[in-house]
Amino acid sequence: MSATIRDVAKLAGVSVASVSRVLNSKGYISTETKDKVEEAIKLLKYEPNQVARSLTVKKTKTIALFVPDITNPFFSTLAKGVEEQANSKGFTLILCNYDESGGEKNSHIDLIKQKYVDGIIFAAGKLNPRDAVKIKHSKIPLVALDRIPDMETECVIFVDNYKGAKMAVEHLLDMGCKKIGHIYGPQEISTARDRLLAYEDVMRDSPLYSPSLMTSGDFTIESGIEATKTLLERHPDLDGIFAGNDMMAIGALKALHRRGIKVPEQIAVCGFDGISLTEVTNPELTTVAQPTYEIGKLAAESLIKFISDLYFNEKIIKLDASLVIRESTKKIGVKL
Amino acid sequence: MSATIRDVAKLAGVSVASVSRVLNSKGYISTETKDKVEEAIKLLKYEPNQVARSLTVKKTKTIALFVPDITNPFFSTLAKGVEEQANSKGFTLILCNYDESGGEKNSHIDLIKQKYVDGIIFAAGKLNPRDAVKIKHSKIPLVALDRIPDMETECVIFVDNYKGAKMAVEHLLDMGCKKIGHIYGPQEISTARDRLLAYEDVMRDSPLYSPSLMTSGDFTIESGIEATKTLLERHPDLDGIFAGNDMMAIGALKALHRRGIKVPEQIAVCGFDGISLTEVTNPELTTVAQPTYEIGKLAAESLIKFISDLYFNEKIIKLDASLVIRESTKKIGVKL
DNA sequence: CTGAAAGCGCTTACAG
DNA sequence: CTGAAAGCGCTTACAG
Repeated sequence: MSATIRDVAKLAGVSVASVSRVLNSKGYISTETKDKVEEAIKLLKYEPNQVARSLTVKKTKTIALFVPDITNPFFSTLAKGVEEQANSKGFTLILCNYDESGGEKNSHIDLIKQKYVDGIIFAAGKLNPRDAVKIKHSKIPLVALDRIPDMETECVIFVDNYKGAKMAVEHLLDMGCKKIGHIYGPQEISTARDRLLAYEDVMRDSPLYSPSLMTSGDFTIESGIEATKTLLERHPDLDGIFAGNDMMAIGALKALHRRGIKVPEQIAVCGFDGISLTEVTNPELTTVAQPTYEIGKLAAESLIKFISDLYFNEKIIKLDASLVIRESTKKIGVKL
Repeated sequence: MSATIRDVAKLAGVSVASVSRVLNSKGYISTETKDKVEEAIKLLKYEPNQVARSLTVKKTKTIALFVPDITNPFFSTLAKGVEEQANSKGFTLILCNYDESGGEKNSHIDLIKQKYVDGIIFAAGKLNPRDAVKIKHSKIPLVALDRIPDMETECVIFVDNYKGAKMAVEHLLDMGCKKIGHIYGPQEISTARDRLLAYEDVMRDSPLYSPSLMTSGDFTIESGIEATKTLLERHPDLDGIFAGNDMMAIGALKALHRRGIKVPEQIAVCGFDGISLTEVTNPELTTVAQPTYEIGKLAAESLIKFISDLYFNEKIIKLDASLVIRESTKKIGVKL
């Protein structure tokens, strides 16, 4: 079919070793034979076969990204950052929608191990123990977004969720909210835990505080709607909601609107993540914004650096989230 | 490092050929040696090396998905469908964010060809001519979402965009709209063309029709906002907007809200795609819904069928879109 | 600076 | 039903 390295060697009148040398610009080579080889390559439109190459070098120029739900804008934005960075370095991206619920699935880890994937970016939050063992055993380099328990990683990229959440809750208090509910995400996920923790730490000493002000969601819009209903039943006098992510905050907005409750006049709402949708809701949503696209780029960059160059060891990269104040928390009569 | 097929053969006391036979359940094998091999596999925790296998069979159990923007919920939903179906068949998914604008990039096609990717699902709308030639030359099986000009595909999955758009515009007329604007997507993309065409065909004979009722967007929220502003400047008496997709319709909602224009009372708005966000906007958005997740599954299923079994040839699969009527078009006093 | 040869870990005719 | 051997298309010591 297409030309192989032998064809090139034959046409150029050199050995395959020499062709390989110019292909990889590695080892000594005279400019003369280099020229001959390059011409032959052009003539034959030769393209090296990555699979053959991979078999001997055990690298594939491929990385895998694990997300819990590509449908959540936070993760699709992240994926875009990862993909574009990877592509610019000549890498290819395998997308793994790592959703541990139901369905007869093949283990992504198994599929990936057998394919010599060079590295993994893990952004799925929770990792089941069986897969954790497999990854550890496989020695595949891993960059994690937020810490993974019991897991050694080459690098973790880390946004201070505690600090971000604290800013959010304090902001709600500043705006005059007295009774603030929290919709928290799955507690196996460290970011969800940190956000909850910050909420509790800020609110604990507040006069109207009660544990029943916290209720669970699963980071989807739908769960935000349900959680908000629950919160309203428990506390008809609620005047603020801090949602564990933007999708649930959007759900809260929806639920409140359905009941005719005005945001922010009656209840102020704040999200977390900073997905672009928060700019188009009505009212626009106050949120703790993460530099999501940049995180994706950075994760890919770090992983690729590590893969190509073992000297790299920036173990922990910490980024800041920032509070973006919009209509959904601007209570009338309160001055900032 | 990990066990190879030779290790298994040695331990089982058979040849590698026999091991290969049980691995692939192909060719004759006695139950006796089969048992021995299987035990050896278990003992050694042997996992076949896909890369080595790929080198000889020229297949990798990998497919690639091309989307123009993974950040658009339509495409992330599609991607989820593709990924889950692929995974369930033991395939792995390469994500290609095929955005032809700027940046120094590597050609996704080149990267993929060299890796023996088994097939492509093309959902990026437009394909640049150079890449089209490469794909054609590479003979990689291709499933397209909507037709690609000058391209032979194994299968095209096709939603009747013309019909869907026609339903949308007629619905707006039924609701009493007289002056309906259209925000159209990039005209290199066939779906955007079909939707525009339907709009024109329905509106052309309408008394208030004018070509200036059509204005362009690029399928993003931001462009929907801008286009709506343009439309309002040209036609202050506008009473309906049909947007070429949901993201632009969400932008329209936003722009109208900013100007204090009531939807649907003053202007009715209808989108296209049926992304889940249309259920949570305020007002909820009327849209022409495509079975997006299912399209993804179907595309992956068809491609994999084709890859594994050359008899498959369902060239064209046509699906229907359905009008989902919600608040954004329910003008007061109009009965359905 | 260059080439012959072994090897990466499989599959696949071909004999038997 | 089974095994020896060639081959997939590269890279990499090793000699020279």
